[in-house]
Amino acid sequence: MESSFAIIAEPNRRTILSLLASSERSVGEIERRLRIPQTSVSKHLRVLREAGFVEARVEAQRRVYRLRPQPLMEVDAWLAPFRRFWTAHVDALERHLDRMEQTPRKGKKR
Amino acid sequence: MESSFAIIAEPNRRTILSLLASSERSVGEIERRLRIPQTSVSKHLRVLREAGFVEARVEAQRRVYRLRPQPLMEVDAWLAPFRRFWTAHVDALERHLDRMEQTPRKGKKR
DNA sequence: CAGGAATATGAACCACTAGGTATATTATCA
DNA sequence: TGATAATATACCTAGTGGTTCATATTCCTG
Repeated sequence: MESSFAIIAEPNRRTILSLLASSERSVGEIERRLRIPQTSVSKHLRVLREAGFVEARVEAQRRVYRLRPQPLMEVDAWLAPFRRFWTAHVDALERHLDRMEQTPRKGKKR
Repeated sequence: MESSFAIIAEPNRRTILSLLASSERSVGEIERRLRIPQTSVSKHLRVLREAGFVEARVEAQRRVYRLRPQPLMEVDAWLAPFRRFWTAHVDALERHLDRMEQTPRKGKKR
């Protein structure tokens, strides 16, 4: 599980990160939102913590988790070279979709 | 292997995508760069193709692969909300460092 | 048409990891 | 102090995905 990419391959972990993007939350809050067992939440949080995606602050018996920027920044950095590529293609795509729009349905394999 | 995130969790696949970002390539070319067996390359390409990351053009016995933008655009879209977050952090960090800067060690103020 | 190059597919094997269950740890409060 | 709340950890299992080896397919060239 070294890479940041492997970490965010898991859907529940992505949801947790999205939750924390709006504000920090305790384990219990996350559990209620995700509707998965607490032990599962704790395990995902452990993975996220060890990979540097989140950090925890202790508050009585609670642990309040918050986001850390670095790992996602790295993912973003990896994406950078591709952005150049697809902005060039957006025009072509739009033209294509426009054509689909005005041409009734048909099916084909690519 | 539904999600685009799972697809790019694999390091060889990321390398393939990066290769194709600069220009389209045949399977053989990719094989020589990655230095992994041809069957492995073909399988990764299959995964990438079925997930819409790449498409192939047939050229005699060769298949020349090229990038398609959509799946990576979606990944990029998922990242968008987080960017807001970490630029804020960088600012805070910079302000912090600025303060450090103008306050010499041992706490003497101007 | 035979032989070889380029690529794809299939099967067997192995490693890893997410999920579940049970339990441990830590802190609060009555 | 004992009970309870909040969270973490250990262990096991099932499923999945990557690698390797063998083989199939397709196309070119002599």
